[in-house]
Order: sequence, then C-alpha cells, then structure tokens
Amino acid sequence: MTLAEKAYDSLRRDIVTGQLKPGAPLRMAQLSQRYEMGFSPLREALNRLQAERLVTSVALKGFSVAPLSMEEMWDATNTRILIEQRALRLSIEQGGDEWEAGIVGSLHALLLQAARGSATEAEARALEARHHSFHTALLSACGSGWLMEFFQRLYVESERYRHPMLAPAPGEPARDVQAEHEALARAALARDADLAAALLADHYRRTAQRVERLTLPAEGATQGQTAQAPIDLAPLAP
Amino acid sequence: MTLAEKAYDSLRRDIVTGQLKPGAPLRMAQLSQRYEMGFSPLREALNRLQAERLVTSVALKGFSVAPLSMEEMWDATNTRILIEQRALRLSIEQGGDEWEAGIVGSLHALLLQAARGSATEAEARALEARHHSFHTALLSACGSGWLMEFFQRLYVESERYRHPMLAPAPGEPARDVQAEHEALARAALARDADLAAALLADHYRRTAQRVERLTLPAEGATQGQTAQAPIDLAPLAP
DNA sequence: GCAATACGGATTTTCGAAAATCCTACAATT
DNA sequence: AATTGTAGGATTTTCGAAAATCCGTATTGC
Repeated sequence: MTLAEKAYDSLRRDIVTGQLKPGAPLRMAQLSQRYEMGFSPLREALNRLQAERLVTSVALKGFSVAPLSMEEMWDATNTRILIEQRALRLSIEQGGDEWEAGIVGSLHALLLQAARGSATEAEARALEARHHSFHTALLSACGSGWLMEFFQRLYVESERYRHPMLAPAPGEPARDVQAEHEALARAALARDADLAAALLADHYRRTAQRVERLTLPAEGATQGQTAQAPIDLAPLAP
Repeated sequence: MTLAEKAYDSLRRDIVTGQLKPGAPLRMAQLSQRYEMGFSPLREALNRLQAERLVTSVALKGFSVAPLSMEEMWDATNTRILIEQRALRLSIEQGGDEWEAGIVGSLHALLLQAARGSATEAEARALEARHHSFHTALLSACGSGWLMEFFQRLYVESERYRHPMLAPAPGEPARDVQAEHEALARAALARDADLAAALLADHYRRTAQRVERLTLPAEGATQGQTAQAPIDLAPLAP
C-alpha cells in the first residue's frame, strides 16, 4: 500500500468520524506532521477526496473539510432513496442464490455485532463496517456499476451525519434499527419489491429525522464550543 | 489558473474526445512532455480524474484511460434516465421565471450553433458546450446538488461515447436531434412532467441505440487498426 | 483622516532528483 | 525442457527545496 493510499484512508476516516471538523482548513504543514509524510502523497489524497466532495479546495488557498448542513443531508437522503430503491428493485428481480446468501450472512454478522454493543472505538468501527456490508449485499445484484458507485458515495456522506449519533441520545425514543434491517432483508428475500422499497425509504427517512432532531438544538450555537451541545456540525479547527 | 487545473482540463478533454484512447496507458514521462509540465500537477489531475472514473490506476503501475464498453454505456444511459427524470420533474415543479428563461435562452443558442454546423474542431466544441448548457438549464431548478453532480458525471461519460459519432454516419437514418430538444423544452415549459420525462428517456435511448449501431460493426476488430472501422473503442496507444 | 500601495511572512504549488517498485530478459539449476 | 533466481532498465512514488501566490500590516500620498 502506497503512502498516498494510506493518506487517503486516514483522511477519509478522520473526516467521516468528525475528527477533522466540517469546514476546518487543512494545512499541508499540519497534515504532514499529523500523518508523518511529505506533501506529495497528501496532495494526492486530498485531490481524490475533493473529487468525492469530502473536501473542498480553492486554488492557491488550500483545502478544507467539506461543510455539512441540514439541507445537504436531506438532499443526500432523498437522492439515496432514489438510487437505492432502483438498485434494490433490480436486485430483487435479478438476484440469485448468491445474492440471498450474501444478505442472510451479512445480516447475521450485523446482528451479532449489534448485540455485542458499540462501546469501544473498535466495536463502533466493526459495527459500521458490517452495517455497510449489509446494505451493500442488499443491492449487490442490481448489475449496475453506476448505481453502486452513487450508492457508495451517498453512503459515505450519510456516515458523516450519522457518526455523532452513535451514542444513545438522552430524551430520544429508543429505536430498534436492527429490527428494521431484519424486516428489510425479509422483504427482499420474499421478493416483495414494493414493500422492500418502502421499508428502505422509511429506514433512511427515520435516520435523517433523528439526525435532524439531535442536531437542531446545537445549531443555535454560533461559534464557541457551547457546554453540552450533543452534536456539533459547526466549523471548528481540529 | 494553476498548472494542475490546466492539466485536469487538458487530460479531461483529450480523454472525452478520444485523443487518448480508452485503455491507453498514461505514462508520466509522456504526459510531462505532451503537456509541458512536471509530474506534480499531472499526478494531481490524474487523481481527480480517477475519482471521476475517467482514468483507472493500479498502485505502482500507473494510470490508464478508463475503458469503454457497450454494457457500461447502457448502464450509464439507464442511470442517467433515472437521475435526470427525477431532476426534470423537480425542476418542472419548482422552476420559476429564471428557469424558463434559461431554457429558452440556451435552446436558442443551441439551435443557432446547430444551424451553423459542426465542421471544424472549434464549431464542434461550441456545439457540445451549448448542448451541455441546454441540458443543464433544463434540470437547473431541481434544487438538488447531488442530482446535479450525478447528472454531470453521467453527462461526461455519455460524451465519451457520443463523440466519435458527431460526423454524419453513412447508411444511418438522419435524425433531427434539435427537434427532440425543442419538443423537450416545450414540454418542460408547459409543465407537462410526464411528457417531458418520456421525451427525455427517449432522447437518451435513441442516442444509445445509435451509438450501439455505429459501434458494433467495429467491435469485431481485435487489435490492429482495421482499415475503415467507423468508430474505435478498442484500447490503443495515443 | 482615508485610500491606495508596497512590504514581509505564511502558505500553496511546482520542480527535479532520489528512493522504491515493477517488468523483462537472461542465466543457472533441477 | 522447465522452473527458479537474478541483474538491468524502465516506471512510479516520494521527498525537500525553490518558485509563485496570498494575506495582513504598515507606510506613503492625497
């Protein structure tokens, strides 16, 4: 694995997990220290991330972490629903035994990890990985490289919004996400395209609504870190 | 404009117009000579293009122009129809005076340039630019950054397939593309979403079918440049 | 007093060479 | 004869410094 690839992975993770805050400027000298490498591999990674809209850049003024906003989140979830409903319907039409096995297997792995909890950093990462695998498995038989690519793009985007929300929120009704995943898998395996599509849309809208509820109270905070803002989307240096 | 941006534009154009053939390896030394710049800006551009799937790369083995194929083309057109139908419907719902003016204006400019022909290189480029502007104007009121981004991605992709097809083909029924554009604009301005969506899908499917007809005869050609293959999708050095 | 301009430090961008890696052809061994 | 091992050249990747650019400050001119 080349340094540029390492840089890409590290930066990507740090952006998605919010270690690098939305809007934060990314100075070459800082990054060079933080990741212990020269400018070249970093620039390479930053350019790829820019093309994926995880970072923005202005010529001769450098890079910064792409900002987040509620409008953008809703745009992403709506587009996500469009893309994934299509991919899901295609998969339900065309999927064979392998597709079904992939769903059953990845759902099982997801449920195991969910039962195990996501207290530690490592557990949270494992849960996220299996969540991603499950959603990928659902759509994997759609036969469209473009749909899959757009799905991946939007998945990462949604991860940025979901991440601060992993810890159980105070005063939020509990939600059994894994039950939703199970229902979704069942509908897909039963080849009930309409039901599966509806469940999928619901799943994402529910998540978006929760993100919105947990974020808006913190939105008022202008700049200085307010004492107990549960989620922080404000631009702030790393 | 930085060198990296120049490199990006040049490479992008040369790939889209087929000057750099699909599958052709992109050696740093060659590119450095061709575009008269060092490695750094080229690498930067190549990484951005890789994220956009216009070039592929293997670690330590370098970059090459992304290949084309009929399956990929159909995938791109189908996905395009999904994305653009949604964006068009949203625009028809939400578009105001500015949106209408944009359509009328860009259509007018497109028709003027089309009447002027596309014999020279410069004319062809102008026509392409106005074609792009028109399709962008149609969707511009959708209010979704993600839909617009995916639209742009797929537009470029389709351009790669359409480009060899600019010259009128022998033995092909003439097609009045601009009439299709006019009908599309009329339906959109009349706020007839269903008709507009249907015309849009038709427009793209027709184009895809034409590309397929003009390409398949040349598909048999294995490697060596066959004498008169009208379109060449085969990997070949620049 | 205010605007415009020039300077200095900080930052990005680019270059050219060094380091690391890959591929090919050839030789040695089984 | 086939396979493995090995040098050589070609190519990519990375570094560190030089060049170019930007931003804030201070200075000059009106």
